[in-house]
Formats: sequence, structure tokens, C-alpha cells
Amino acid sequence: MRTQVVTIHDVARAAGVSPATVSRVFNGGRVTPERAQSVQQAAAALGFAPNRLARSLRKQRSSVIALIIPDIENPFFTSLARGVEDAAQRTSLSVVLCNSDEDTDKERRYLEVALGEQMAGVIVAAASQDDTDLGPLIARGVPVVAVDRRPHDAEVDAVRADDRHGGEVATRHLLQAGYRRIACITGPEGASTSEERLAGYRAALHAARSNGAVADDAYVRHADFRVEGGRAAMRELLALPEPPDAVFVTNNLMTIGALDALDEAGRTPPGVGVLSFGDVPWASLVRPSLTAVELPSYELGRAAADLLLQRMEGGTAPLQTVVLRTTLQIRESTAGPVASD
Amino acid sequence: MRTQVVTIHDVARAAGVSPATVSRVFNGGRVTPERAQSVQQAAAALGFAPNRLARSLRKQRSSVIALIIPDIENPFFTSLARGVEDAAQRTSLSVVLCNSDEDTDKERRYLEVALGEQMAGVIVAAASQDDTDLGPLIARGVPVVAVDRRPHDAEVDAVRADDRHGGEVATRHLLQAGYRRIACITGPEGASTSEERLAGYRAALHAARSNGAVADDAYVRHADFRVEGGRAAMRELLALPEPPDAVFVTNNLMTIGALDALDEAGRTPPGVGVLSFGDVPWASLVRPSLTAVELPSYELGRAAADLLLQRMEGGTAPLQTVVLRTTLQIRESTAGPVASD
DNA sequence: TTCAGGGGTGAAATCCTTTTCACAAGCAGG
DNA sequence: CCTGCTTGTGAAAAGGATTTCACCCCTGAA
Repeated sequence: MRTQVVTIHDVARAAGVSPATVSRVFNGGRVTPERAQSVQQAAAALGFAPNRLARSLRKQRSSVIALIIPDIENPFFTSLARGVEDAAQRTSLSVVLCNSDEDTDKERRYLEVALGEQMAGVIVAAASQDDTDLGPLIARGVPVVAVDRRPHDAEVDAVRADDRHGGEVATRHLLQAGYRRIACITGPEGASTSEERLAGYRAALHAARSNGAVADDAYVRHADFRVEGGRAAMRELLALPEPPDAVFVTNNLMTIGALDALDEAGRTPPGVGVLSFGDVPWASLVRPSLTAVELPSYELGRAAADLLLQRMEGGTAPLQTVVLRTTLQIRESTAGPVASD
Repeated sequence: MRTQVVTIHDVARAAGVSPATVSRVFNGGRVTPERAQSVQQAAAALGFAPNRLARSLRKQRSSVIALIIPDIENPFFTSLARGVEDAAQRTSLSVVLCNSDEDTDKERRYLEVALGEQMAGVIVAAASQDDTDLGPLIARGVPVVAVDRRPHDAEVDAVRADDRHGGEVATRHLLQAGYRRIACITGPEGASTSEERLAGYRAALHAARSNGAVADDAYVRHADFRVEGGRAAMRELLALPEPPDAVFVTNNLMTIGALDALDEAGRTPPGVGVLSFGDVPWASLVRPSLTAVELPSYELGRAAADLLLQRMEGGTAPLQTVVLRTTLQIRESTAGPVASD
């Protein structure tokens, strides 16, 4: 298993030119056509593949961009990743995905990798609002775009959904459907999406107080954006002396858990209203069908990548925050409480 | 936005030593404790982060491994990715994920990246049995492990499931449940998993011919391992003059599509038996519950990573193929055809 | 006292490209 | 015929780490 590497020197020698010329052939310098051709031939014959490390080292910039997401098992993020990929596809950049697992340590390591590997750009859905430190990347001049979640005080371009507004619309819908004791299962306290969606929920409830709506923090649960967390939170809510008659769950996976817990307790929507922020994966299989705030996951990725590419091309426009709209899809799970309940 | 990079030289100067000594401090060479400490301090003070490109260039090997998967939106692969990550976690290696999207061109590009970036190792679930060329990586001495799908004639370690056996067991179960016109929706012709699961299905049917089972290739459909493909294939099957009374679908996403198509046609399991190879994501929400061949996705990733790490540590053992067992989980969707059907 | 051996150190080579710089040749215009 | 420009080219520097090699100093054994 010989590790015989073919370098630009070998190609140069074979083609009877200097390494500089070979480099120019591959990078669009001026070379006479015939010479270029003989270089091409030599390279092909020898099976030359440029050493990207050397290239990146010299150019001070590699040709891959990193996408750091907090949960690779959440279809929302994989769809977002597709958006990023498709946008990057049109350039010569490759996308590598890093899964921080909602763990700021893992995330830090990946950020270090991105910095140390001189990646051309970074798109990050931050694991934490506070502990995600984009400083080194920014100081080094690496373009960074925050997507979905916004790190607290970082000076970066951002692409996100209108979380607060979505939360408000969702909660108003539950109120209109006749639910009164509306609970909220939201994500970890550090995440901007958690907070904003919760804020929207609170605002809607607050506005409807005179209407008999119950605004009580006993109905608010912070979980971890995962199935298990949603299940546990829902169990807790169902165990309250006066259980909620509806629940607004701020992410898709937790909704799955919540539905499981409901099922376990023998309750089903819309007897207990269930509204998910973000579509549940393969929602078509779920009965009754789920009302959800539709989150433009793919477009978020797409927009983030576009913004990044723009920035990489040297755009000096002031920092932007792009906010994408969510839309409420009303389905069966929020048809209203049953009379006897 | 100054790109002031702190190099090992700067640290050396600040600590009053040579760059070689700084390198030794970070890589475990012999250095007197006090000197080591002053280097640490200088590095911390300057915010030194080693340039991983330079390091990898010199060492001829980077410290990231690539995992190339064909569909990032398939929970099977994301779970597998978790397995790989968790195994790599215990080392100093980082995992980057590349999504080939079942596209051999995209896959080729990622393989080039892996080669050009001198990645420490590659785990690949090949998009194609024939067009996936691992040759250059292998020639270069990069450890490679094939997972789930096996490229045709590549000389690599492999980790996969007992696809053929699983397919046979699944089909036998459908036969025992009383189904007779059993269709099979399988994946693209190039993929080893498609072929093997199909082979298992055929073997089981063949063995049961005397029993009234119909073994007819009109009941076999090749699709693309995605939801849409499964839906389209199921529609075709339902449009046959004599539609099948059960279907064995060789992957999870296609099963979702098939269920959609059944629903659309007003048919439901177990009236039409449905058996999925690979668990459907969040199967707990699906009614009736689905019989499935459970695929040890996480363990496949884990085992592949372990094998890779072993190989990277210079194991010179002969090439291995690890086959992990699948288990049939019998649930409601294959309870047997209704009498009138 | 001398010599062997080993630990700690720095200078310099090395990894492989890209890019700068200098130079030569060719050509047009004066 | 000479100047000035444009092109094409190769030598060499640069990018930032690791690693080899030579060296010094010290200890322990002969």
C-alpha cells in the first residue's frame, strides 16, 4: 500500500514545464494552449489530484464551508442542510456538516476546527445563545451567518423565522378554537427560538386574559427540543391538578413526545388541542392531522447560504438579519375542546 | 477586521524559546516543566490556535474523518451518523458529514475532497455499487470503511446488515400471516441493499410457491429509496389488474410513501399487509403500528467507526466484513388479510 | 579523569501549493 | 534601430506547522 503522491512537481517534470505553469493551468493563469494541453495530459496520466491542504494553506482559505447544527436527527435541520447544500452546489464550495448535539463543548470544538482548517465560511445554528463564541472566527475575518438561532451578542449576519410572531399566531388560534387552559412546552432557556416562541405565546395569552384565558407559568415547561423532553413535559402537565386543555409545543420533536404522552394517558387531539411549531416529520401519517406553524426550513438554509456566499464575495454591506415568515396550517388537532371536557 | 494570525513563531518569541519547543509542548515532546508552562501561558495570552492545515500538511494526515451518506433526510442515516460520532468522540478526531444525495457525481466530489484534504479516514455508504470509486483513497493508504452499502469490488472493510436474510424473514412472515400476492418495492438497482433484500424476498417466495404464493416480477418495483418513489410504486401496484394483498418495502422512507398511497386508495393495513425494512421514523405515531425489520442503524455507525479507528491505528489484520443482525418486529400492519379480501 | 549515554534545545528541512518577481521574447510605434 | 508594452515563463519566497539532526550539558560508570 504505497502512498505515492503525485505532486505538481511530478506533473511539471512530465510535461517539461515548471510547477508554476502547472499551477497556472489549473487556476486560470495565462499559458499557451499547447503547453496547457500537455500539462493536462501529464496530469491525467499521472492521476494528479491537487493537495488541498497545501493550496488552502497558501491561499489562507479553504474551499469548504461548515454548517454546524444542534441536532442532526431533527428533520428540520436536515432540511435546512439541504437548503444550504443546494445553494452551495452552484459554486465550487463543498459543505461539511457538524453536529453539535446541543452541546456547547462539542460546538466549540467544531468552531475550532472551522477556524483551524481555515474554512471559507461558517453557518451556525447555535447550541446556546450565550456560550457560543463566534469571536475568533469573526476576528479572523471568516464570514459567519447565524441561522435559526441567534447567538446573543455576536456581530453576524442572521437568518431566522419570525418566531415570536408565529408563537403569537399559534396561541391566538388555540384561543379562538375555544381552548382556555393552554400550556406551552418550549425549548432550553438558552435558545433564542425557545424564548421568542414562548414570548409570543405569553403575549397572546396576556392579551386574552379578559377573555377567560389562563396565563399561568405553571403551564410553561422548558424541555430539550427532543422527543423524550416533550414526553416528560407533557406527562407533568397532565399530572397537574387542573391539566391544560391544549398545548403549544415549540418544536416538532417535542410534539412527537407530547403526542405519545397524550396517547399514553388516553387523551387525543382535538379533545386536548395540540399545536406544533414546525412541521412534524411525515405528518401525513399522523391521525388526527396536526395543526402546525410551518417553518421554512429549506429556505432558511438556502437564504443563509446565499447570504454567506454574498459575504464571501466581499460584500461590505452592513450586517443583515433576514426574517422569514412562518404560516399557520390549521388541521384537525385544534378543532376545539369537546363539550364535556 | 484584521486577520492577525498568531503563529507558533509568535508564541515562541513571547515565551523566549524556539518554535520547535512550542510544537513539542503541544504535541507531547520532552520539555522542561517550567518552560512548558511559560509556553502555555504565552499561547493563552496570545490566543494561539494552531493552524490545522499546516499541521496536516506536514503530518500528511488531518484529524478529521469524513462520513459520506446518500440521504441526510433519512433518519436511518442520521442515526448511523450518531453512532459514528459517538465512537469518534472518544478520540481527538472530528467527524464531518457529507451528503451525496444518491448522486454519484456529488459523491465523487466529496471523495475528492476527502482525498485532497488528506482526511484521516473515510466511512462511506456508497451511492452506487459500481460507480463509487474508492481506488484513489485506498491507493493513497487512507483507511476506508464501507457501511450499509457495499461498493462492488472495492477492497475495503465493511459493516452491513444481514439484508438478504432480513428480506427472507420478512417475506416468510407475510406468507405465514396468510398473504399470497406479496409485492416488493425495493431501491435502485445499483445499491447492494436493494438487491440483497430483494433476493431474500425472492428466495422466500420461491420456497413457498407450492403453497400458493405468487412469485411474479410484475409485483416487483424498483424505486429510489425516497418517499415519493414509494408512493409512485405503490400506486402502480394498486393499479394492477390483480393488486397485491401485501407489500414488502425495502426501506423506511418508501414505506411512508406506500402508506400514503394506500390511504389515498382507501386501503389500510393489515387489509393490505405492509412490512418495512428499517423502522419508520417516529413509528409510535403510526396507526396501525407497523411491522418492521429493525435495522441497527446506530450500531452500524458505531461498528464502522470502531473498525476505522482500529485500521487507523495501524491494524494490519486482513479485511473484515462485519454483518449485524436485523430483527423482525411484528406489529399490527401484518395481522393478516381480511377474510373478504 | 574519561567516556558513554541520554535529555533538552534550536536551526533548518520538509510538506505542496500559490504567487510574486524578474526576465526574455515578440511586437508596435516612433 | 530603439523604446515601451504585453505575454509567457521559471526561480524562489511564502504559508505555518512538525520533525530530523546536530549539539550541548549533565550524570553515571569504568
